[in-house]
Amino acid sequence: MATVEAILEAAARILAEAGWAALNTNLIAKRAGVSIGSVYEYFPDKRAIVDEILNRHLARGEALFRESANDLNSGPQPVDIVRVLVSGFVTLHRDDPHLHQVLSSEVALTLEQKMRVAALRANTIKRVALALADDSDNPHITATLLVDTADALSHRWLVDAAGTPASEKIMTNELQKMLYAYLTCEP
Amino acid sequence: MATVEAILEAAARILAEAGWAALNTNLIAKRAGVSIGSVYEYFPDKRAIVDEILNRHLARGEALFRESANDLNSGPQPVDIVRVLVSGFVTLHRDDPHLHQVLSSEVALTLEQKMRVAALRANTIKRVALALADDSDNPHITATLLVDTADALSHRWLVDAAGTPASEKIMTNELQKMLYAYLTCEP
Amino acid sequence: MATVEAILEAAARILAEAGWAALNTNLIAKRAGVSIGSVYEYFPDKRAIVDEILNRHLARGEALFRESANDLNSGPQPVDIVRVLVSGFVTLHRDDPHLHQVLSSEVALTLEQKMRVAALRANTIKRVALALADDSDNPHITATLLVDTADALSHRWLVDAAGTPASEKIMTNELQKMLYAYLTCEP
Amino acid sequence: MATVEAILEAAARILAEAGWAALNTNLIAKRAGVSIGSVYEYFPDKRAIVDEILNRHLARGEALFRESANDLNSGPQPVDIVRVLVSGFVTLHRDDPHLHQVLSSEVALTLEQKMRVAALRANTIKRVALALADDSDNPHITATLLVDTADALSHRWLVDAAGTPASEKIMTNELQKMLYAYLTCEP
DNA sequence: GATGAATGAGCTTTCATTCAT
DNA sequence: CATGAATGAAAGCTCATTCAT
Repeated sequence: MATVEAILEAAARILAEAGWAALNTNLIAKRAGVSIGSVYEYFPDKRAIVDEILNRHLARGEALFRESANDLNSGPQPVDIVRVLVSGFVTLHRDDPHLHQVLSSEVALTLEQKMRVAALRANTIKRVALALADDSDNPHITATLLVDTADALSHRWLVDAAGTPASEKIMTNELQKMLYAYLTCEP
Repeated sequence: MATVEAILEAAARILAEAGWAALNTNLIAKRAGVSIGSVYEYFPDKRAIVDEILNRHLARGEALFRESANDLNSGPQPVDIVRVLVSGFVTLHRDDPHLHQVLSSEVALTLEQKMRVAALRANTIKRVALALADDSDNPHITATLLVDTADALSHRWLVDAAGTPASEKIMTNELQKMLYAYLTCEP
Repeated sequence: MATVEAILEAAARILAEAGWAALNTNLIAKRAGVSIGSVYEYFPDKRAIVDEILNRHLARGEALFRESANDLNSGPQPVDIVRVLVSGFVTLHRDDPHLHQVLSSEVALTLEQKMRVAALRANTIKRVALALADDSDNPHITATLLVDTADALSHRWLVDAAGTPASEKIMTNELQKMLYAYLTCEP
Repeated sequence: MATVEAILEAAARILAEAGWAALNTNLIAKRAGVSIGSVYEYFPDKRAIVDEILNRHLARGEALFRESANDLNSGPQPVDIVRVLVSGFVTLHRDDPHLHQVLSSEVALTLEQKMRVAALRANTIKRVALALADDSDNPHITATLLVDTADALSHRWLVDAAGTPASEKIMTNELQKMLYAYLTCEP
């Protein structure tokens, strides 16, 4: 519904532009162009608005996971695994980075949300471990490194906007090189 | 002074145990065993208390950086660089992980704090790049990968307490293997 | 009309089950199975709904009064007066005691309603005083005692559900004994 | 403390003058001459203010009960019992009748408060039954009638300010006559 | 310095009521 | 007539901060 979307969009914009401390229900209503009463018609309390924003981001990650999982079906080579993984996280973290910077650094997750995040990570690791079966002595540990690194570094460069010394293209290429080296080089 | 330490300790414990939302000045005073008036005797406002906690963590990181920098003086081998880097971040992130989990995921940094964090990261990267001079075509980019990865993964495993599939020892060893492979393997 | 009755019934049930604090127009509409707009089609405001419920209770009391008045026509004996009085109030207070408990202890009456209650009481007292003419030196005062006592005690036992030490039958019989003693005993 | 008393006094005056619907915390603070913050320094919420007012009234009733109980010690005659009972309730109901009219007709009691009221009534009935031992076949039932009637009628005349046909003195005297007749007359 | 009662701006939330459809 | 999304005044409550003692 238009009102719900306006409220979510207003809340997301306030979060992205001014952070969690600036988020209050009266301001959300004003920016959404609706009355405060309408906010509470659709959301039981302030937290529920942020929850819905978080849920949508999580749902996007879950959808992306399902799509990428298909790309790892027919006996993928290490180079494929790395490419799919990095491009998946880059796509995820390209979405509204200002907003997600605030969500990840200022908003305390509920236990349920933490568990959903953990489940998504665990599923991703499990799927990658399966694809790795022939390339690693301990696929689960190897997959954990690959997934956590691809997630954390793409987050840092795209979301935290930590000063990257080169273009996004070069950085992600370098990231792939590192993960590929890890998978393929004999120590 | 004892009062200042008591206030900082109380605030840190509240943050670690109950999060940013539960932190308020009256509670800090009560837990510190001082009056609310005394809190404002030593800190101009609530934010200054958190700032001091953050500053101390940053100062610890800066000191750790200076110590580790010495270990990279006499033409270190890749294996030394990786070891020093990983052990440095592990040491940093082992300190009061509950508190720093909250600081990194719930407390919005001021611009000045963001700049100080960025400066510490930049200095670390610069120092590693220097040590890498002979091992990389583009020492700065390579160092960025090494530093960001060592930081992010040790943070994730020690601070975020994200489910690790193996002991901290095994995980950090694996991390070193990945960074070492990145440094030494021909593609 | 069915809608009006549904609204009144819903409001009465909410009052009886959850009290005045839980009564709100949106809930009334939902429980009545009509839209909030329809509630305002038939009642100018929330108070009018409660007023109608109160009015019906008062009308019932007034009707009961008229019926009982007939029973006191042909020179009634004290025993008849007492019996008619007590049985009248018991009948009145047996009606939906939960609802009337709330109405009498949580709902502020308007001035008009207070006056109507006072008028009903005054009429009842006047009628009883008339019937008492031969049995009392000051029929008006005596009637006031009889009426107020019969009303208050039956209310307390049936409506307030104050712990009664015996069955309703025994208690009301005892009440009649007290009123009869008052009317007939020489001090 | 002065602040607490000012808050209770302000709340009591608002209740007595304007009723429950007009009672709000900002008005209480204003009438008490303190800030809204001070109200919440001493009372956890609005309800607690009213609770304290109710508790004080109940405590007054309990104290009055203890005093009156002494007057019923040495084998009292029916006339003494009736006098003590009526004068006790009259004293209780003379205290701030406007306030207590609102408390009894507009404020929903909590379960705990209802139980405390019930306990006071039960104790009073028990004490009167004891004093009646020789004057009644069923002292408990007789005492219930006496206590409930003395309470209800004095409440009605003094608190509800229901139009009384004669002076308070005459009415209470008449009430004593009724109770005495009930105790002493053979049917 | 130390104290803690007092302050009040500002936030969340409720719910009686309206009115375009 | 019926609907129900939308309204917004008004209330409860929090907590960073002050200042007289």
